[in-house]
Amino acid sequence: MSDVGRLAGVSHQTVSRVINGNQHVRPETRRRVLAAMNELGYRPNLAARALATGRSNMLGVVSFDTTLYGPASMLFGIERAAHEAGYFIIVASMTALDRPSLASAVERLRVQGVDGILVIAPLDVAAEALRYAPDDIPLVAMTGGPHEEVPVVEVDQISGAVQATGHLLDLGHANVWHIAGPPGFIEATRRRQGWRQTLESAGIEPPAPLTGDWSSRSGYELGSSLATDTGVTAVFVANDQMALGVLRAMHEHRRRIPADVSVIGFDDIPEAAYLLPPLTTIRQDFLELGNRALRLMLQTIEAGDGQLRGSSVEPELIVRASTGAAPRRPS
Amino acid sequence: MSDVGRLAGVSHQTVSRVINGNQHVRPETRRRVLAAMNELGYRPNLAARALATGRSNMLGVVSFDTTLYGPASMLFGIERAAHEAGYFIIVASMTALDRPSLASAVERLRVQGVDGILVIAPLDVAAEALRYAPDDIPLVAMTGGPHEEVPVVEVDQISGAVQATGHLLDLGHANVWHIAGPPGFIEATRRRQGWRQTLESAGIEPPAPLTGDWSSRSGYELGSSLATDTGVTAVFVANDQMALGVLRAMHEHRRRIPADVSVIGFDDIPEAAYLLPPLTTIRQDFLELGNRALRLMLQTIEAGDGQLRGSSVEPELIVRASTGAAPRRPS
DNA sequence: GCGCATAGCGTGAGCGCTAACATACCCGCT
DNA sequence: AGCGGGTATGTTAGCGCTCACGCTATGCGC
Repeated sequence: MSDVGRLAGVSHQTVSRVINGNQHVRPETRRRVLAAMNELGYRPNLAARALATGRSNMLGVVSFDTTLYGPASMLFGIERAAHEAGYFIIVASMTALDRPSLASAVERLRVQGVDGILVIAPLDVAAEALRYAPDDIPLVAMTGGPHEEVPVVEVDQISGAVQATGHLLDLGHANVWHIAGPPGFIEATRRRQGWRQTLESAGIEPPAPLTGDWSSRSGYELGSSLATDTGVTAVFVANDQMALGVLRAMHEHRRRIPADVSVIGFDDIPEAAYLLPPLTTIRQDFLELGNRALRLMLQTIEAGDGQLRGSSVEPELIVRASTGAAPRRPS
Repeated sequence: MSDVGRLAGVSHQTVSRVINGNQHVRPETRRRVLAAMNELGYRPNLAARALATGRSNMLGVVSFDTTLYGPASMLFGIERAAHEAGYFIIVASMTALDRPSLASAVERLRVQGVDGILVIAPLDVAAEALRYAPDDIPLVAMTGGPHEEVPVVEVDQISGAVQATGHLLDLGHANVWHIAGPPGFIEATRRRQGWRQTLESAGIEPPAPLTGDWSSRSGYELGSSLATDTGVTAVFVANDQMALGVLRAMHEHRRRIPADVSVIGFDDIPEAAYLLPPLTTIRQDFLELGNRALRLMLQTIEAGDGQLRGSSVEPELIVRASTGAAPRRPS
């Protein structure tokens, strides 16, 4: 930096001013400094700046499996928004789905000196762990239920499940079966809740839900057991991957979709519209979620506004060909 | 740090030695320092260390769309491996698919002080841009064709395409159509090459390939046009998403799979086994790819071994139900 | 003419750490 | 006893930057 200053005939401090867009620099001087920087191929050292200012312009994201469509999309949304705002994203993935793992990921990020941490870990334990989170660093959770300690940005899962179940009921189905996500996942729980409460308020006794693990494979296996029961005419599956497995299972058991049984998924993965048949599902706008989370984070950091509440994004019912009117009762 | 030293009754330097695992510290002293660190809740400042050592223990990853299965998996593989090795990953995504965008992503990472950069950008322009890459920072490309400047870790695309096309030929198909990936993508080009050369060396004149954009939607559209031609009995689709669209298109045109037409994809996405019918495809081990890239990077950094060659991972043919014997010629 | 503000720049200290050297001490050897 | 050579520790000087000042020149009002 002082080399640049020397070449431009100014002090290193003036160079710093130019870099940071300080107003009190003559245009002519600025020009000279810029030229010198260019000539010398000068690149500021952000580590030094971080040391001097105590701020790193880095944001941490802790997540579990970024191979999944949802997390991957959120991460992507965050990264894009961060980039625009001049921040860098550093990822720390959890090695296991438990609390120590979350704590260690957060700790690693703090050591790195991030200015804030976004948590993509839709787990009960994660939400729980966040209660005891350090309060000297801004935290934003993507999903995790509203609680006092940490602002949360999320898609309204209950609403989505209510829409899905209601859609099936509107179609004339007498009951709606449910293939839920694995225990421990907040979203799985919420969707199950939404499904249950919709049935109950319609005066219907909900059948016992089945529990999958989000994978197509588990959807296929669980779907196979549902397919053998001809009483089943409508299934609300907690995500699209599992729904896809259900589609195959039904097909193999000669249960036509949607003539014999209606299937609805959740997420609206890009492939959903091209499955056989095209899958009716609940769309979650993950990118928007990432965006909002980042904006919330930035407000917290820059405005220092500690008391920001999270926000909730409405999911949207996308009707395609996998749901239809209930078959007439073989009375 | 000196606070810790004071509490433990040593100098800050000894604390530093303890942190860095220096051998020349008495066990008793080490114990006291550790206790002091614990009591004070001391957290080292990595920015300061980076400033002092000139190394940041951060690796940059530049990628395009991490929403896609392939890139997401590679990123995940890299992150996991990096974590184990004690490195952090910082992502910079390209805003567009061109050279300036790549250059700016690389530049941003360098400013951040990363120790090395991994490039997940399977584009011609990216590969091209890498030729003029800065040589004062280790670079590893994930796919991009072997060239002298930058070590490359990749899946052998040609081999995959040859396996796919050969599989179809072995099944007795007289010809194999191809739905290729978009122009500019190295992998699209390679797969097209492998397909073409397999046909040619079998003495078959390759039909004009169609060009999609990797999406299910484009697969569906292109598949529809192929479906109307009853001469088409075998299609090699450049990725699974598009193949899935083709499956739907064929179904809608009452072309049975695999009785009337065989379809093979590429990637082996987790859903592939649960499509209708289960998709025959070429598996790419993205996680392994990420792993290898990271190990290569670490060797380059730590051994300072500038002359490391990249490596190539063999893809694997996964035969499922979407391919079968050619229908008898309606002669 | 003076005081006073402000623009435009420079100086010095210090962020928290490590590298290199300096020092104190203990051991075994001649 | 004296000396070399290791081991355990302290001291000092930066790494490249920003922050809090301080200084000078200029403009303006009275």
